[in-house]
Amino acid sequence: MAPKMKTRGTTRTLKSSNDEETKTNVHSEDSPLEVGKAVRGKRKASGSGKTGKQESSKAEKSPERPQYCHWLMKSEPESRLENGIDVKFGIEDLKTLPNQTGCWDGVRNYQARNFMRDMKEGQHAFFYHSNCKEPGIAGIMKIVKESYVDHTQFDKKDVHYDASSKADNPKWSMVDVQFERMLKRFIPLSELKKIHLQHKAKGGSLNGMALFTRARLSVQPLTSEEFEFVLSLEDNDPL
DNA sequence: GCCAACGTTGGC
DNA sequence: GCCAACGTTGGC
Repeated sequence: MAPKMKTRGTTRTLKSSNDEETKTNVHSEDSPLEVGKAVRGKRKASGSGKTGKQESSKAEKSPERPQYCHWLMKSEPESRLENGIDVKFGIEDLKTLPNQTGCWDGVRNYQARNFMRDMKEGQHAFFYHSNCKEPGIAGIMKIVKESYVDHTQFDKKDVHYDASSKADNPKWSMVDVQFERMLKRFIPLSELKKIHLQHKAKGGSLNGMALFTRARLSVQPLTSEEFEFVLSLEDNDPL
């Protein structure tokens, strides 16, 4: 999800200074390369930004995560009720916010959250429309505030309220994103999938794209090569 | 609306 | 720590 929105699921969270999860489980935080699983979650962005704080800190526990500098974030552009609340948040909704900026709250999946924690100010992310008539990449946004605590985890009225998260050790984080531009044309999932299959067979940039290898992850990294390749599609005719 | 894929929970 | 049951994501 994206900004203010809620999306279905995912969760993201932030953390900051605190802890990271110490748990051992699998889920968690960590892993540098993340292996696998996916996440869900989407998010939403809500309005602005000023609020947050940043977190930072703690150590990052897992030392070496590969560093990515391009991202893809999913959100649902069509109305859907979750606990009676509409989680719709498409790119047009982001444009509408003050300064065209919102916080990507609601991510409730550790892997997705960890990727948000890796995001740096100034990096770019694709705004992906999910769970809708025409899934695909609609536009580009910029990370304008690095990860800080997602306040919605403490809000009982919020769809993504998390009773297990304590104020002194918040589980979930979010970032602020600002609309940058629409793609010159919408790049549908179906087209990306065809290319991915070709590249998988014969080699090519989209060979291992997370959108297909980790389909349920709502916040995912792209290599620079993947990002540039997708961007190049804007100038081509639809497949 | 279906359902495959996969993350999470919780008993043991 | 294993793993079955359950819940969620999200394409179709």
